[in-house]
Amino acid sequence: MVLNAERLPPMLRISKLTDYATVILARLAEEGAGQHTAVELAELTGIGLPTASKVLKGLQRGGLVASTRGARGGYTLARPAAAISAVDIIDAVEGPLGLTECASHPGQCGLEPSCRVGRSWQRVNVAIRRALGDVKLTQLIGREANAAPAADLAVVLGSRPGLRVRS
Amino acid sequence: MVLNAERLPPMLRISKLTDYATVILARLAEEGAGQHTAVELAELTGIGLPTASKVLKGLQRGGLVASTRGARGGYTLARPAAAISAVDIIDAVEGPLGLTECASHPGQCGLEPSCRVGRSWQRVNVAIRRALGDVKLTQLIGREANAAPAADLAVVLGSRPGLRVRS
DNA sequence: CCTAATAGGACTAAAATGGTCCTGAATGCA
DNA sequence: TGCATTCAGGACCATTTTAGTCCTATTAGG
Ligand code: FES
Ligand code: FES
Repeated sequence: MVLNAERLPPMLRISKLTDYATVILARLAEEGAGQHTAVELAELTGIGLPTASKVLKGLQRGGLVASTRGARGGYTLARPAAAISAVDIIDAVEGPLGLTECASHPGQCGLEPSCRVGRSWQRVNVAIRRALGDVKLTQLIGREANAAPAADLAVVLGSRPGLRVRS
Repeated sequence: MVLNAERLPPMLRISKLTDYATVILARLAEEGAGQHTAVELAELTGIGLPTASKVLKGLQRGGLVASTRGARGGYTLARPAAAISAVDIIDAVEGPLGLTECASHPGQCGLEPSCRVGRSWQRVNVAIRRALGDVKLTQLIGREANAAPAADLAVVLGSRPGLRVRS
């Protein structure tokens, strides 16, 4: 599909940084864990300080952690762990990861008329994001075996007009 | 989590090559489309010949297309389009993409005892793969608005012993 | 044999990733 | 006020991946 799309962010990706972020968030989510400095978090998690710091910055831009600067500053969860989802984490750390490459800027791909494949992958991606949005930090950490409904990929894919995906 | 894992394949990834593969498979899946040479497919899809060729090779290694060589050779779908799933395509093109990095070779990550986060991401990944396995080529192409059940991420995540995911 | 076609892999250029570091700005405290 | 602490924001670099090209077998027809 791509062929001549300009530089666009890749699709769904879960990489090391996201991993780190989850570990750090896990620490912050621990009971009674108030404020922690980047240094503390780095030591607690075993992640290198500069890297931990970078991750933390991403998380703060993404609005997942709140920060106080200056002496006695540090980081806290911006919202309760149950209100932080897997997509939130991924988006915060890896940037607003795009959909299919030629789908973001329609009209760029020369094959667009003859092919509906790109659109399909995009739907898949959206479905995955939706499902990932139902996975909360509490679940990633281990507590709370709650079960929220996830999007059904196949259904989303086969969506004819009128067929709705249950939210 | 990673910290000192040796070079392992990344997690779930859907990139350009996969895109190309889908377009090519779509052509091969067209009614009455028997054998096509790499050159034909390249022209039909607008993908560069060398690249198309590379993709085709991957698909053949993955067992998604059957090839005949020599004069009058070419490629065909190895199985009906309805029996080819999205994971099949991804795996074939991008190699057997791994799970979480530190989960593949257990014991490598120093944080393993204190953290169960990695395991969670792994479950997420497995769930996504499962869901992707229910998405068939026919659906990616556009026909067949069939709906097979997809795995429920949140349920998989919260799996305590005894809680089963509906297949 | 000679040609058409795939198989396999070496190789390259470009981009993303992971990681480090520096400079600046806020906050609290003596 | 001055100073130490701690985050914000980037610039920057090394390494790995990716996408893409090309070259050399190998296989099959005619
Ligand atoms: S090739 Fe870009 S839309 Fe299908
Ligand atoms: S850090 Fe490797 S298992 Fe959690």
